[in-house]
Amino acid sequence: MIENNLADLIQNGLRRAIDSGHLKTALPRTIEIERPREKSHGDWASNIAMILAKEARQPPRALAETIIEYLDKPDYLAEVEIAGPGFINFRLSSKWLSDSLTQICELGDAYGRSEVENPQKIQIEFVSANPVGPMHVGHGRWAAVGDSLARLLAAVGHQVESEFYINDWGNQMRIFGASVAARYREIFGEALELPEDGYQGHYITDIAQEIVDTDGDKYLRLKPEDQSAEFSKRAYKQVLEHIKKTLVAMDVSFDSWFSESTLHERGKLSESMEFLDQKDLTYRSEGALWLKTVDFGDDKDRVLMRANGEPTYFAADIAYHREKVERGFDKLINIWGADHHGYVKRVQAAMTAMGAGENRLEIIIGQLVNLFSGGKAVRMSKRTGEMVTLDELLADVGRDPARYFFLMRGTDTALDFDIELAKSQTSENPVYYVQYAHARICSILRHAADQKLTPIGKKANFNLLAHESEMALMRELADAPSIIARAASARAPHRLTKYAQDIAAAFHQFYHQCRVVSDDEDLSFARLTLVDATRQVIKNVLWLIGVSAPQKM
RNA sequence: GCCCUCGUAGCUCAGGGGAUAGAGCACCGGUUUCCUAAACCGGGUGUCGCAUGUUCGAUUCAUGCCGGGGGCACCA
Repeated sequence: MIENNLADLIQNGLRRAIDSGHLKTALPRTIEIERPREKSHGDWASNIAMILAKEARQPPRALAETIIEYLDKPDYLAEVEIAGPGFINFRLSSKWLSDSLTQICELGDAYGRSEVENPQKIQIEFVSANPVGPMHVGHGRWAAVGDSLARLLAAVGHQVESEFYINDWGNQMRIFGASVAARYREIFGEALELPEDGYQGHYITDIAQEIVDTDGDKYLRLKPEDQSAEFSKRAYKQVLEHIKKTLVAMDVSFDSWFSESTLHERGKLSESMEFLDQKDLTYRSEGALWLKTVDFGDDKDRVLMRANGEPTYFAADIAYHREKVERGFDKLINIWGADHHGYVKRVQAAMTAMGAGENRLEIIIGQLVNLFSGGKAVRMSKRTGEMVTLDELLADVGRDPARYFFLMRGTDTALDFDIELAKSQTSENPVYYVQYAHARICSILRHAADQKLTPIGKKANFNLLAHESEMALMRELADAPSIIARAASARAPHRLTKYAQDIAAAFHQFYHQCRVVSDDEDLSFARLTLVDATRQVIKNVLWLIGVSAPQKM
């Protein structure tokens, strides 16, 4: 990545300046290379002279001059200048731009990927929707964000595993089963008696009906408790299948599905509680077993085992996270909805209590999704009168717009999802804007093929690409590795949507100013290569977003 | 009350210790004998919520306040 090259360049220059005695300062550990906001300030800039000024006892501008004197002049640099209060501005040469074009052609689908300095084994857990009902729209956001983040982290060289945690144990499963049982009996004419906190949704009746359809009334003979037990198992499987189907529709896949029940079955809960007990981190009070989470930064201590002998969800989560650590991940990333943020401190406290290390667990709290249609909030589905499900949204707007829209905002901002906009096939809709650029390029390439021209890099003379819009497009394309790397380290896949739009804009501008296929064969080849490279980069970025790159629209 | 998060253009938002703070939409006007007009070009807006602090430099970091959203179970 170019930033690293520039940082090394300065580092080497500084070393020589220090060795020669012209500079009296310690060698800084890191050199910041930033992108100036103002284009006239060059492609990249360093503030190192201002940083070192105090220690070196020199005014920043003079110091910058000294540094520049000792700098190498690699061929990728066109110009180095001092500006403003002491910035060192770099302008890249056209050779650098054409080199990156060559690179795009050579690397193809791999262009934009990179290798982080310290590759980690990362597990990312997201969605983990409770298997007691259909996924709602918020789950869709975490599916889109989580899947994209997983792709992003892998693209910069981490070893990534995605996981869906299935809460298939405990009270909610009992209530779920009892709810289905109540609906089942209702179908056979009994009065409806939903359990306390029972599930209300219409899908419960659907599940009950399905049981009636396949097995008839044979469960009526069972006691209600046995019906509930039977149905919770059965209905849970059904719901989980449904969840999996919805995720497939979103093109989101998980490397592993982890069942909470297996923790209980394998004695993992008592194991972790014993572990914490041995470290003297638990105590009994009011009949319950508590974990001293306050000692690790929580607001109050938390219950592990209720007075009635039942473990809490928190206890299961501790066992689960302990299990994850045992599986050898360097980093655990959890994506949770904002409604779970109050839970963060205690889980982090538990991680510390278990000695898992300060930064082992990273919890991304995502704000909620609000549906809008034509400026009006949409809360309930017109069809069912209940919460709009993710399935309904996907059926309505389609996968590509859904994934793109879910990704458009940073996770810590609430997302207003405009259904009408997502459906509209106009320039207002960013997903179409980007896809249209890709389709348009494919069309140009088809046209060129008809003219017996094909974009083969070898024959292209990139020096011919000197138009301002060509340069701008090349600069945009050359940015991919650093944009992707920064998006990954900031856990900010939404930046990809902005980048995709930037490339598309640069391309559309170029298209209107430069004719690709013309009588000038050399120029045509050069431009076809540029256009093909643009196609490749858009495709790669859209892949990271999880959106298709259509050949025709 | 406590905790988290947001507050940037008319609207939706991006950005982020630096040099003149960006994009899309909306609004007005223009572009097609030519590779996709789902496109492009031109036109203008900001006390970056307020205050204090840290810094050579703060819209960005810290603290407080104000305002929006969310959360504060022996629920999951």
